[in-house]
Amino acid sequence: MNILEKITQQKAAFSKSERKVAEVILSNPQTAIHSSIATLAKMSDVSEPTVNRFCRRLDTKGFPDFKLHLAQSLANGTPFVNRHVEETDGPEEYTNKIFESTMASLEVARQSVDISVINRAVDLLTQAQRISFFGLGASASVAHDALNKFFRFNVPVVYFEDILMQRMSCMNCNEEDVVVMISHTGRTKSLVEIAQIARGNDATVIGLTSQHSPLAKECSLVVSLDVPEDTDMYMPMASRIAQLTLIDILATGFTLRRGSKFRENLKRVKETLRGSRYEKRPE
Amino acid sequence: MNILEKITQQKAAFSKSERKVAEVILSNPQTAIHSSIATLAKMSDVSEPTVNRFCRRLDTKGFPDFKLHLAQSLANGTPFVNRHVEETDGPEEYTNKIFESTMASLEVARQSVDISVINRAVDLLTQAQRISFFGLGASASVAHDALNKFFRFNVPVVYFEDILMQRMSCMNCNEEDVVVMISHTGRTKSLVEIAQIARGNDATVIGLTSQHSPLAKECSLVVSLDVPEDTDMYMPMASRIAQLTLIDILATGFTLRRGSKFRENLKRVKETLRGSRYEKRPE
DNA sequence: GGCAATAATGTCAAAAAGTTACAACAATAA
DNA sequence: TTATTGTTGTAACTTTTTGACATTATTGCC
Repeated sequence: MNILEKITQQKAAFSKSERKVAEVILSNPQTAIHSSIATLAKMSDVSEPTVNRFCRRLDTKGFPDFKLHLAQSLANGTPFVNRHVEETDGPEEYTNKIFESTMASLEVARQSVDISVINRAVDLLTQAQRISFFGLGASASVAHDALNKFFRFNVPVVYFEDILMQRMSCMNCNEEDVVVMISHTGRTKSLVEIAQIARGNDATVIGLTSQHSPLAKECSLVVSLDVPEDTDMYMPMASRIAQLTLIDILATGFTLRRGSKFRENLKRVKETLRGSRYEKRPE
Repeated sequence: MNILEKITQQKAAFSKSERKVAEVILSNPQTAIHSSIATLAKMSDVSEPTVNRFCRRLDTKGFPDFKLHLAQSLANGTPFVNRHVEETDGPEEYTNKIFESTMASLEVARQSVDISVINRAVDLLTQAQRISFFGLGASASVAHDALNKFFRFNVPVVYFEDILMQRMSCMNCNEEDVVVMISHTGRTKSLVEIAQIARGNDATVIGLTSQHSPLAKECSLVVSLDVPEDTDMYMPMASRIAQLTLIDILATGFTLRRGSKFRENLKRVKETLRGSRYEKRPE
């Protein structure tokens, strides 16, 4: 996490002297990274070991390591401005905040993915006789997008938005089916039920959901993404973008696994699409 | 300037030993920032002062200062690694490449958006009596997502995937309608036709598409996004993520414009959703 | 090819920076 | 009040970095 935000957050928990250090750093982080521990101690009017203890309290290895973290925070443009949109924000502010928080969430998501799980998911998908994508609400559009991607691969692929259709589809599953369930919270009741039905019919259920959720418990494999977003409170934004990126990754893994002959296929699909478009003008 | 790029650029001008240092750093910058000058010297098989001289040659004050610069470069993603997935990439490589290129594209998109156009689009959307979202292929799922978002706002909102339905819907447009057309290339024939029909019926047409495209010419307002992606060749990935981010931005602008009483509404929608979910377990 | 001039690199030691151990002090609870 | 715990500073110590100088390689010229 951004260390400047961390300092702000933990400020209350600091001791008197440590808070002095915090204030000096927050008020002028650029100076801080170019100072030695002695200089910074003098500026904060505390002793050098106090500065060192301050650094360790923030889970860094020591002062030099702290400076590194600080430098990284400062590198990301306006790192420490809070990324939540405020009521008083104008178009410029909210546009930038949304872009920034989306990128930041993707970075968090990237660090949280388990590569071996991705690999396993690609395994399962390549072996499937039929792939189904199900999601509700905001995740429905993610499932929709997945359909669009996998459809090009010439695999039988299915997507329903309607709960009953999803249900019926799962009733007819067998062990050669792979069902991908998409839900950020993993607490959508009807999806959990559908997962149970699918599992009951020996289908493989892959969950794009949060770990330890009710839905995750019903899945054969859980591809989890940590995205710091509370969709109970806010509209899903970053969470579904992370999910889409994951779909891209699975689709990419799929095409790579299928080998080069398979990719010829994709090219044909592309060629066919061309007819529906106006020619690209030379640029 | 990014110090990693700088190293790559100046590599030729370095002496033999300095080049050794450069190579070690480039091949593993993350390790480099956490090493002391002694460790790095040993890894590069040169003496410590050589490493120091190397740092100064890059216009830094010394080794610690160099590490600071390096840390800052690394904080901005890893901009300089090649982002295209190769046939030989394993799961680790393609996962990281896709995350990175998605983030990089968002950054490019951010710099390309015109805030005043965003603001104007929000204007139009807030004044609309009815909003329609249309897209085909990969953009259909973006339109689908937009429906999901705007639906919560208690505005009449419409979305069709079927060309004929889109067409019929546009036939019944009037001057109080806002039609949002989503297409990365802006060269999808049927969308262009539909835009013409909508304009013919005095509806306002907002295009989420690329500038100077055939579709853009038919729009009342074009919200353009520069995303470096050739969807004629590859599957749409970053382009639709940028589009989704734009939808988030428009939706956010919309809620902010509508004022606080309106946001009460959103809260109610959220409350209602709660019933369809399992309780959040205390963490 | 051999010799000088210059640049590159390493050795060693001094200096700077950072860290640890410990003692003094302050706050808090018994 | 006294014991206990937590906070802070002093001083010794360690690590890291840098500077001075010697040595070795490289280049250009005769």
